[in-house]
Amino acid sequence: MGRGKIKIKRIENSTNRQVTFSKRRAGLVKKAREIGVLCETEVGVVIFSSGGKLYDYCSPRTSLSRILEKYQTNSGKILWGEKHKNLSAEIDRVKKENDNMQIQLRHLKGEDLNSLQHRELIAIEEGLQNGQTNMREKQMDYWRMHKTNGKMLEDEHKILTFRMHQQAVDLSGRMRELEIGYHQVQHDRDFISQMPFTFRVQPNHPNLQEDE
Amino acid sequence: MGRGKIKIKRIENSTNRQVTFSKRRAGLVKKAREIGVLCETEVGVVIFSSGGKLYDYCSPRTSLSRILEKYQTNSGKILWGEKHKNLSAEIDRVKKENDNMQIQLRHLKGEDLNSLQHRELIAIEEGLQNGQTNMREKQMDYWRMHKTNGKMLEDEHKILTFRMHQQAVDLSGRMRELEIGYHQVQHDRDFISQMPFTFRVQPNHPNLQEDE
DNA sequence: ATCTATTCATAAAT
DNA sequence: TATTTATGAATAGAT
Repeated sequence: MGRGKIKIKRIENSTNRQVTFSKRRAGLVKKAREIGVLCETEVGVVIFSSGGKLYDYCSPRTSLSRILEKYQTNSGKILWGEKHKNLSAEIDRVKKENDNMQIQLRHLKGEDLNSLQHRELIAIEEGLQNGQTNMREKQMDYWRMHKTNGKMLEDEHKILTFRMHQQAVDLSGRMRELEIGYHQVQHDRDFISQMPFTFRVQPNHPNLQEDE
Repeated sequence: MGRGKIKIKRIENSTNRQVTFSKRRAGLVKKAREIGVLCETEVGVVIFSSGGKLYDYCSPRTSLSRILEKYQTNSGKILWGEKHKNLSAEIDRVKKENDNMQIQLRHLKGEDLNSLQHRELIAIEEGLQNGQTNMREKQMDYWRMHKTNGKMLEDEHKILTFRMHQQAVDLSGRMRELEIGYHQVQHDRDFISQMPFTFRVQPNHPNLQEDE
């Protein structure tokens, strides 16, 4: 259509190309509008000129966003692929991290212990023990500070004495309980590693080692 | 074009409408392809038939995703605003949760304690104490089970004795340290609540209460 | 931008 | 649904 037939291939003459672009772009949009009206369809058209300029059309009473959302739903293609996928992946990753920490926290609080292997229990108790060691040190700092400031509580000695008494009772209680099994002997060499951390020797000084 | 001129308005006859849709859809896509080739442009077309069926075209060597991404960048319109925003928000939320838990964990492990108030320290130590209480109970269960199974370790008694000895040494060490400040007296009634949990009486039995 | 010769698209018929 | 055909529409090249 026009003064002569043309081949459908890139128009080399830049001016002609520009002119043809304008004409055909108008034609394309007109056709899009027509099919939309005649056949009650939603139509969206996006054109980028070689210069990078954007032209678009979409049938009235809707929007490109809506059309494209519908496109995604219908085609199953994921348009916002990379960006969207990355976000989703990160959410999954962070949520997993979250869950793990939640579990760790619950374990440290002494909850949900039933699902654990004995070795895992031991590891967690070691963690608790370390935490408490650090904590006591910190508390000691505070305590010493208060002492240095001349702020010593009147009841302290009584309380401490009572506390120590309780610990002693606690220990001897355990002792009794464990002595019950004292006479039983077995030679599983792996057994010591399964012993609860609670009952294993902890050197107060780094150089004091357990016998080997 | 055609056997007669038509008005651009909805075609009422359903069959005619369907036929026209097919023809014009093909025409539209052909035009889109042509302008793409002739003028070196990227073109994307999306059509939804009234029946909800999807048809689309986009120039070769690219994809609708890419075109639409470019569309978004160029037009400044945010096509997938809501979805994207929601995802980002959720990421932020979950990450915050994550950070909080991380901090809690570090505190329970006895790290980063310097930034804490004394009261917070005490709360954390109570948590540790509770965790350890639960843990010991659990360990005891295992231990009793092993005993019941007749699996008692030969070295157990020696080790326990040593462990208790160590605890005793530990306690008397603290005792000595604290006795230094024994003679100092002050009457701040709030002070007892600031005392490290470590040194406060913990009833072994729920009915055994601290003096009030 | 406008014109116009020509090709193209397609409505209606088959 | 596919093909045909008469006709209106689109547009290439000229102005």
